[in-house]
Amino acid sequence: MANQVNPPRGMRDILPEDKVLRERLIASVRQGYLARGFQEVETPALEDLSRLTSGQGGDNEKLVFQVLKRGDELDAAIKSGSALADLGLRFDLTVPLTRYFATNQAVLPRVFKAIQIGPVWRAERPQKGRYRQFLQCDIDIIGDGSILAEAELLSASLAALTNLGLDDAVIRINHREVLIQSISKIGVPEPEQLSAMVTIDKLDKLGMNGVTAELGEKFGQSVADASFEWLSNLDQSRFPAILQPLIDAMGPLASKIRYDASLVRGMGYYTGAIFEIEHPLASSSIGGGGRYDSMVGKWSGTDAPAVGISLGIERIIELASLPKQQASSLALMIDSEDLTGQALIIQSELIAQGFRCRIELRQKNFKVQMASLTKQGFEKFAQLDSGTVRASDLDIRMID
RNA sequence: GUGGUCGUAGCAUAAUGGUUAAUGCGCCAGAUUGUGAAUCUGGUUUAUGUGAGUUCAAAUCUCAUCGGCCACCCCA
Repeated sequence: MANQVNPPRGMRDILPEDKVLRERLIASVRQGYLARGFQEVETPALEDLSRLTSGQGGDNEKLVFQVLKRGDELDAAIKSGSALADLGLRFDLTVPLTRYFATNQAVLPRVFKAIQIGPVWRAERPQKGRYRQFLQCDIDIIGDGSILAEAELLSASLAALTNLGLDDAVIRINHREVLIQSISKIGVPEPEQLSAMVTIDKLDKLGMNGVTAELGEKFGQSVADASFEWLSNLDQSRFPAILQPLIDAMGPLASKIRYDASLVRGMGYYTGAIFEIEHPLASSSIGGGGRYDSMVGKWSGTDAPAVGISLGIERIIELASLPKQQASSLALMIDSEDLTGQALIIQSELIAQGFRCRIELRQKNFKVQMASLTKQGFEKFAQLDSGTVRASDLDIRMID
């Protein structure tokens, strides 16, 4: 590549055929959520940097793309040595949504069920399935502290995944309060508890011995012993009492929910149930969420209970299978530009009949041209010659 | 952010440190065939990501940088 013409690191150009797939997938998810009475909203890509870095986002706060102050303000900041950035790109959709709710509370329903679909940005080191700009699809319920909220989000997410052919998705679930109690019990003092959670989160990777060893390094032998005692007596086949009502409410869907006592999630803002969506074919989670009852109050002064769950579109699109679209796309082939006027008239006629119709000049290598049309989503073609006056004269054929 | 690995034309590949960096696909032109097609000839061609260094000589070795991938970290 003589010229470097690539998008910025970890960001991608979406090609036409991929864009079609993405939009269909998003439409499927959106439709399912709208059908449950959720309402779609949109928030800005940028938020005040102070809001994004107020200790709510855990490690993600370190990954914020910061936006410099502009003009005189920037010059002044450089001169005085004060902060150079005042805005940042959102790293998730939850923080902006709570800000949105606090701002517009007066005109929003008391129990607000929101859909939000949009890109978020994190300055991470990219890998496959891990980008610096990616699309999230969130549903949140603000203003309902009951388990109806959790149950509805889980049910709606599972239904959305089923519509995409991902029946095998399971949701791991845990509860922040249970987690904190356990950590206190093994003797980790309050300020260190987050660090302990991060270690416990590695249970499936390091195993019990690895985790107890790491806890021992961080907090001493007594914590290590206590954690060994705790982890070896862990019964993950039964949900803790605090989660049981939710599981009962899920009915038959409960089979898709699994208790995971070591599930942590990095966000600092969670206060209750936390979720992570997994699929056997995905190497990392395809979604996640939880209850965050204190964040709205942080902005507005009036507490509002809230819970949300997010689907990661980039990861889901790798796995999803969408139903085939009906064949109603037609390429109108002409041999010569002399037929343009005639072709335009017949094209309008075909569009009126419900076809998606594109005029194509016939190329020398017909086979290659057909293959290209197939790739672009055309299923049919028809040859227009000088004798064709109406669409009904056309011989419409399938492209194999 | 840490460590590893890779980067050759529009795409896919080849080339012990040693000729003018090769081939296929695609694309373009012409010829032939004669129209849900091929074949032939030629071209596409300013291709070794970028910048330094070592060397008589670098795609190949070294360093830096940018990008991809992988493992951490964390996450959707």
